[in-house]
Amino acid sequence: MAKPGLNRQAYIDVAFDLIVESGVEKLSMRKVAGVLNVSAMAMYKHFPNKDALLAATLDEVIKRADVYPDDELDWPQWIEHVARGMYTALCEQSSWVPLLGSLQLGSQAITVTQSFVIKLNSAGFSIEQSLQAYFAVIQLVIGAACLNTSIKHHQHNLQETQIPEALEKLISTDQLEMGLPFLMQSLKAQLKNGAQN
Amino acid sequence: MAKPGLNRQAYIDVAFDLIVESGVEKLSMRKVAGVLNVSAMAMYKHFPNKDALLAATLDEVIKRADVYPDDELDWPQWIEHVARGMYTALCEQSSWVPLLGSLQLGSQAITVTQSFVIKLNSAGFSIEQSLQAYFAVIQLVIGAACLNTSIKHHQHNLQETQIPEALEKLISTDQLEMGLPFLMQSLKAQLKNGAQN
DNA sequence: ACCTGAACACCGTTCAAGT
DNA sequence: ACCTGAACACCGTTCAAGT
Repeated sequence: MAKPGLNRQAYIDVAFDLIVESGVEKLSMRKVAGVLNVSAMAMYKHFPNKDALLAATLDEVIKRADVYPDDELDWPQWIEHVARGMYTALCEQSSWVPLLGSLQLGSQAITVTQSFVIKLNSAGFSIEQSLQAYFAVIQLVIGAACLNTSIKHHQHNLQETQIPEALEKLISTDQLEMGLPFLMQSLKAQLKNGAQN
Repeated sequence: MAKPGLNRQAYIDVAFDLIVESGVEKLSMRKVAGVLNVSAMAMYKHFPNKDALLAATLDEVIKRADVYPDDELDWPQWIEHVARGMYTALCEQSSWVPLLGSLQLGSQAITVTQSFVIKLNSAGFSIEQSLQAYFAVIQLVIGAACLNTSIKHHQHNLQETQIPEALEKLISTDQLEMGLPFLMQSLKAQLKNGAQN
């Protein structure tokens, strides 16, 4: 098999596909190399180690998720759209969730940060407020995706306790709805109170 | 070396210590067995696989974190104390963070859930509201711990962008302060508005 | 310069064999 | 009933050797 344009991106694309198929935990350097008919060691010319490959692939996931909504939305809708896009992408590729705390973030993640801050800043929030809101949204999205992944087990265990069937409704609810409304409400109040923060 | 009381808990205790020393990612069945002078396969009488050992050890972490505050605190202080206890424990043993989305939750996690719901319910929240607040708090704690773990890299990358030095202040800030105040504010408003939710 | 295969030092887990 | 050691099928990564 010819390998003329066998560059960095080729490895990332293969890693992406393999992870979609089987999850991050099943990916190995040998498998990626095998798909491209290359020795495993050839990859070390492009990535210093496996984590570097994973970080680059995560950046590709963020890029392809393409979470940016229409710019004509007002800021609350804009935030909710971005948060939901991230949450949906993470739930679809939930095998990434365990790694979010340990992988480096790449250029795509930074692009999202910048867009978010610019949008909120032009809506009347200060830079500090915008950044804080961004971090809060990211925390909620990660936490929601994390709970979404592990919730079935929790459900199983909780049903043997005294907590009533109210739980059932909540568990089938979209996890993002657990925390995001609280945040949106507070942000609206913050904006109304003006610049005194 | 004698091994008379070599029960389930002995393996958990050793795993706990090894993880405190070197992190979850370095733990192996062989190492735990080695410390106890037992063959690696002896553990499979107590745990069906490595994940079961990790889940049991995580439950031990939650148990030892002992997040329950004085019961005489009012509910906002009580929540903040529990959230901070969880967050502190997770940051101290941050190698657990990547696994929070994939491990089963054990009996200790359920105990925390129950205490939380009981406390908020007796403060005037409905069971549904209490559970939703609990999930929101857990999401924030996990998300904050996750960001706290990866933030140094993010900081490094962000400094090459146009986002100004306001970021510096926020990054050195306690991550829990990013989202928890928003939640507390909304919960207080919810309680004032009474039972119409 | 680039790629390779063998090798090192590990893994989790299976399984037949011991007592 | 319990434990063992050898073995299987993998890992990430190093490194000397090829072209």
